[in-house]
Amino acid sequence: MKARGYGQYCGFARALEVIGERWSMLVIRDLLVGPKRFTDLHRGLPGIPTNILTSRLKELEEAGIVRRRALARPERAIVYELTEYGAELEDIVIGLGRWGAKQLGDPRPDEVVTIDSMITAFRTTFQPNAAKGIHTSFELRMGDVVLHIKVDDGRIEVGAGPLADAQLKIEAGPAIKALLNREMTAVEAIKSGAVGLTGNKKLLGTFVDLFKIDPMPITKSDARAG
Amino acid sequence: MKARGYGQYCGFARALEVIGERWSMLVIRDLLVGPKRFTDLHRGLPGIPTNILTSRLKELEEAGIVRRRALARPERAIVYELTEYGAELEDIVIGLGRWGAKQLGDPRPDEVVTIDSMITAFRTTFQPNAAKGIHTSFELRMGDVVLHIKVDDGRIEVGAGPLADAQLKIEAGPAIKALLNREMTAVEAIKSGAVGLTGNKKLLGTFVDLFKIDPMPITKSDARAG
DNA sequence: CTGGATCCCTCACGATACTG
DNA sequence: CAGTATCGTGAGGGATCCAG
Repeated sequence: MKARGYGQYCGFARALEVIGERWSMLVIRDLLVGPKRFTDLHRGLPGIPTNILTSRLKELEEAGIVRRRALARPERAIVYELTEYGAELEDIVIGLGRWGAKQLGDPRPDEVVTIDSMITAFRTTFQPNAAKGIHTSFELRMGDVVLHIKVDDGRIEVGAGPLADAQLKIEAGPAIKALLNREMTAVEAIKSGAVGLTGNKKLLGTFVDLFKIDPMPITKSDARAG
Repeated sequence: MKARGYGQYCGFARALEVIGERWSMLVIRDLLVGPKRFTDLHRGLPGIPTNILTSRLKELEEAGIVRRRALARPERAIVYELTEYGAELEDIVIGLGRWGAKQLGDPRPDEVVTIDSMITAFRTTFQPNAAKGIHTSFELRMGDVVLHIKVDDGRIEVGAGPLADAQLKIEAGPAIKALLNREMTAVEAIKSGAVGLTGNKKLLGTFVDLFKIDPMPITKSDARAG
């Protein structure tokens, strides 16, 4: 259970020793959405072996990042949740997600979309400035992943599951990414049928304004010093 | 050279696939300080095998994070530097370093201090608000690591090497951490001889104000719901 | 059914030596 | 200086099994 160290007395290196192991930060990403049981985590992390998940949870617990809590009687179960210290990683996860989204191409054949990754994605790409004075709500469906978004004057709440009285319900596939990174406009998406809408269709423009994936910066060509 | 994936179509997962491998983020940390040659990187990453460093650099280059550049003639050599996209990780590295520093205990027996990790550490712990209107400069020596800091009204520049006309020169061991996390006051440090000073000794108080490691948050005891 | 523990196999990593 | 080559080890992957 010994975390391999980097041999450096350095806060950054220490951080990597604790959360830099494979899968660790994905566990944290999912726990940032909310407390979860072992099985929920296992479902949300496609391909992680149970022994690895056990190891990671134990390491994170020993490092004071995750707390293991036994639920009360009706449904006696064990949930894992972030400690205060673990929850401080939220900005890091958001920032890394925003950075990584810029290089998102098309989904690879074997890649899936999980509910927690989508919730994180919308928190990540949210543009608070564009939400000033906006009060509305959305429901999104991508395959069998369903989530809802409530916008409340510069703040949002993103959660799992449907929202019956959402002002606009959006059903989309990969087109959702094309909207967020401005490869496709709201009008084009509607005309092409890439997204299906129910409710106040004009709100799709608002939706697009609220979430954005920034473009990859231009890598200046090599300064081939002669 | 295939990076193992996580099987999720998610910006955050994609980020981890590219920079989540062992050693990758430490390479980035050192390159954030400035372009470096292979040998410099190797020296700054104690224990990394050369083939692993080669692999990491190649992966980072293919991902558009690092650029390999051949220097001009006088000293024909190859340097590695961050692309614009790679440099965008600065805030992430700073944030993770700040987070990890909170759990820094005493140095382990085999841990070393490198120049780039120290430069990053001071950038990480810098408190811009405390530097308003301050104009001064420091030189720090910890063992054979020497760096300098110039403070210029809310901004700093941290660099490697000595600074002849620094207003205060500080020589210290692990006491430097005790100062940053407020385990020790400037007065105590001077009286106990934990730090050696040359120059305007009163500036040690200013120095302590400028850099800070925040405390670990209190983990609230289990809410043992009955 | 949840919440893991145990097994085996593979490949990435680590140490060392060597080359253009 | 800037890497390649070789080889051993141990963490990760995958399946199965077990206790409450």
